[in-house]
Amino acid sequence: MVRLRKGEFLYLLGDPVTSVYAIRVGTIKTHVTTEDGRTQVVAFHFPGDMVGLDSLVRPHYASYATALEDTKLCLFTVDTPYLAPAMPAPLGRQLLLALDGQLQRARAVQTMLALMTAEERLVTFLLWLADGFALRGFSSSAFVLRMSREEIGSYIGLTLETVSRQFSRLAESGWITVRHRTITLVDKAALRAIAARPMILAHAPVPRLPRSRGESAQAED
Amino acid sequence: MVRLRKGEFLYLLGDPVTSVYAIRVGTIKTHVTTEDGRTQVVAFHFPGDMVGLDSLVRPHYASYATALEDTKLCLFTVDTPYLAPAMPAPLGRQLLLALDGQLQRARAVQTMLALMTAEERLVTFLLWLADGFALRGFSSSAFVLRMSREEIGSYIGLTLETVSRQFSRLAESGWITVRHRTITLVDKAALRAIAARPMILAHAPVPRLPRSRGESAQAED
DNA sequence: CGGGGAATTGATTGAAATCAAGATAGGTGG
DNA sequence: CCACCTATCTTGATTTCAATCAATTCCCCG
Repeated sequence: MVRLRKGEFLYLLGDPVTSVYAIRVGTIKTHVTTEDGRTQVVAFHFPGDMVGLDSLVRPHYASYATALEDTKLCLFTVDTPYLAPAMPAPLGRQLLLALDGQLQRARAVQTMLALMTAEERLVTFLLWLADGFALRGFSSSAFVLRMSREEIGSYIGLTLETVSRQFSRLAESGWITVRHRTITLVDKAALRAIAARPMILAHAPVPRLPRSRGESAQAED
Repeated sequence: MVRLRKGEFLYLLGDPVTSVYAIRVGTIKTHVTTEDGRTQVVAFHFPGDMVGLDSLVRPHYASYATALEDTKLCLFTVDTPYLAPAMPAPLGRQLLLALDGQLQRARAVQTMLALMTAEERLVTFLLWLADGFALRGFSSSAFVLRMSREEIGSYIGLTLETVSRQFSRLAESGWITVRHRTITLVDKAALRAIAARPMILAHAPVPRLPRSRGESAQAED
């Protein structure tokens, strides 16, 4: 069991990987830093999430992990130095699933950053949070942000001022209410409409495109 | 063995996952489409790369895969419907490694999109390509792009016009030469300086930050 | 209750998107 | 084999969205 206070590091980039963690209570951000001192939040992790998985197959952590609030974690020691030859199959499967989940999320962020406006990004972020809270049995329409405007901005590729402005505009439009870090999603339907860009996560409705199919080429010539 | 001609699909988003592929010759892009018709290139895949891995633990493909040129692939049929209970351990480890590689790359793209200017993004992209060619034993300083300006732009979050302009500016500066899709990296040192933002990939030099460490908090209170 | 980091809001700048022509090349059919 | 034709790419003019610079204001914490 590991306890961290707000602002403390769970691990540093470059540290030898000794364990993975599961969050019991609290919130963790994983982040990297550029030479010129700017920070990029790579992911936020909430209770139930695993932290450090993305570094499990490598000798050194690929990011920093910092507590956004007082946090308790379960520690899983990795005895086999960075996941040596064998591994129990069921565990392997769980690992695979978790890793896949992180990949899908990273790709969703990738599309968000490449295609969306500031407003769409913030709305998407809020809906992701809401979905996460819903999964954990909390209210998905009223919650308290554990991260600062700056950290949100870092995650979704905006400055803190732009994040703040977008919050204000969404509130003016009546879609949400904002009081500091306390957020209420008033009209989730409207929000979903704003962010209506199919995320790759979806088991999507297979929009068939005009071009020819690969499957048909499978037969040898 | 699967053969695809330029523009043909290997699989579509939403298709049931039946196999994964290894590229023998050619290039594949995986991509998603937004409701308003815009396309986002998620990844480029070159000879030796696996395609479809990111969908292996799910029942349906999470993206489209399209050949950028005539392409041959080895097919690995997934008999166990989407990776059921068990799996030979060594294979599992390979899978884990490959998946981890994709995650690291996705995160690198994520930071690129969030923090970099147009010029830095294009240079970073070119250096990634160069590194990839070097790994495969090809020239890392002169190569032919298999993808259009539009596809590059989609991948790195820019319009095709901006990509074109940045190519021109880099050429004017003398760092590269451009003739259509034939690119020469003239001054790789200068290019690396431009793109000098530590990617999370690196086994980085562990810059210790001021705050307290988590490790010390590991002891129970 | 006071101090200080966090957030809001405003004014201005700037980088990339968008709109709009042309130029180049590669593929195709005569 | 050549010439057209259409994709792709380049370049230019203008607009726009978000970044930057700059004060206040608001709470949260001590």
